[in-house]
Amino acid sequence: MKIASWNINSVRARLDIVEQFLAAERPDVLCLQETKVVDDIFPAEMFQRLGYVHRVLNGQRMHHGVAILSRVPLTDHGRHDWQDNGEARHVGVRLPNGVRLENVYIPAGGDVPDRTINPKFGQKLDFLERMTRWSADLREPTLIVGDFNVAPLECDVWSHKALLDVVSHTPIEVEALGRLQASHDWVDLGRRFIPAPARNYTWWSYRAKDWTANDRGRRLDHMWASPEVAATAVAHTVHEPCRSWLKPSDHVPLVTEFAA
DNA sequence: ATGGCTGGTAGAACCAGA
Repeated sequence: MKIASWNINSVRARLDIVEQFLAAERPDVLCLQETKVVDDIFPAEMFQRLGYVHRVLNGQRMHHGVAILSRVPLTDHGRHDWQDNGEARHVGVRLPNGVRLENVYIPAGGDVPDRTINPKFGQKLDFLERMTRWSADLREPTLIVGDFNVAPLECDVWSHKALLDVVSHTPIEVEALGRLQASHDWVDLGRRFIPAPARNYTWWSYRAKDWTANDRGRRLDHMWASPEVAATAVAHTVHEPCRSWLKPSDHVPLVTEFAA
C-alpha cells in the first residue's frame, strides 16, 4: 500500500503536474491539501481516468480544502473541525487493510506569534490542542498525513536561529506539536527514514527567484503513524524534483510505502 | 532580500499563504 500526501495550492491550477506525479509514482491513495475548490466542481475527470475512482472531498470556496483520491475503496468517511470555525481542514477514511487515514491541513497561523495580537496564531494553537485531545483517546491503528505548518526540529529549517520568531518554527508551536506527538506515541516517518540532522525540506517559498539558490526550505509536511502502523512502513520519499516542475506548488509530495 | 510570488475571485492599489 502506497500513500501520498501533497499540498498542491489549488487542485485546478495543478492538474497537469498532479497527473504527471500519479502516472510516475502510482500511489494507491493520494491526500491533497489546499484544493481551493467546492466539492460540486472538483475536477474529478483526470483522477477517474488514471484509476482514482474513489474520492472523499471536503472543499470550500477560495481557501483551504482537503481531498482523498484512491484506487482502493474507502469507507467510514469523517470530518473533524479542530478549529471550530467551519473551515475545511480535515477528512478521514478507513483503508481496506483497516487502518484509519487522516488527512489534515493545520492552519498557517498568520504573521505574529502572539495570540493576543494575532487571532490566527491562537486558532492554530487551539487546533493543535483539540487534535491532541482527539489523539489521546485514539485506540485504532492510524496514519495522519498532511501540511502541519510546523517545522519541529532545528534541522527542519534552513536557519534555526533566523526562524525562531517566524510562525512555523516558534518554540510555542513546536511544543504544542510535541504534545500532540506524545499523546499517541506517533512515529514521525519523515525522520524515521531520513534521521535528523539530515536536510529534509518539503516547502520552499514562491518568492525566491530560484528556490534552489539559497535552499531556504522548511519541513512543514508530515506523515505520522501509530507505532504498529509505522512497523509496516518499508519506504519513504520526499519528491523534491516536483518543486521544479512547470507551475509548481510551493510544497512537494511525500510518499510512504507499507508492507500491508 | 522571509517576502522578492502565486492563486482565487473579482473586475481591487483585493485577500491569503508561511
